[in-house]
Amino acid sequence: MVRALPEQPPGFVDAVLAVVDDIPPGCVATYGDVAAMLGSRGARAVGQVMARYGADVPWWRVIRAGGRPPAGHAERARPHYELEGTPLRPSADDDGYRIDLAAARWRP
DNA sequence: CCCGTGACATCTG
DNA sequence: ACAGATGCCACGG
Repeated sequence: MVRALPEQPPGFVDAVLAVVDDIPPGCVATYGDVAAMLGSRGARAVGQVMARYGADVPWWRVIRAGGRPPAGHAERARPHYELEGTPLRPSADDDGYRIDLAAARWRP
């Protein structure tokens, strides 16, 4: 399909929320990856959207580079990964665990 | 229109 | 491997 022109230029916020909502269970994507899907490199901008509007989307499926969970939310995201069967890996970090990006990274 | 902010990424020493 | 510094992007005031 040719969507040469978006019917309605969606705000960056809506675009990010749409991508995150598209991530299937058991998979994850990094902030940089999400930004890249939108054609931008604003990984921080994605984090801003998540912090403000990520309450209604599977925010735990969006992680940082290196397979680390969102800063300050590792404890909250952990049960979600175990529930969805996301491949985790032990870590000596304060988070206590790390996500196996090689196996869980979402590939469209 | 300019500045500060933020659930980041990447490079260098 | 670790810590610090710099770059990037979008949004609100």
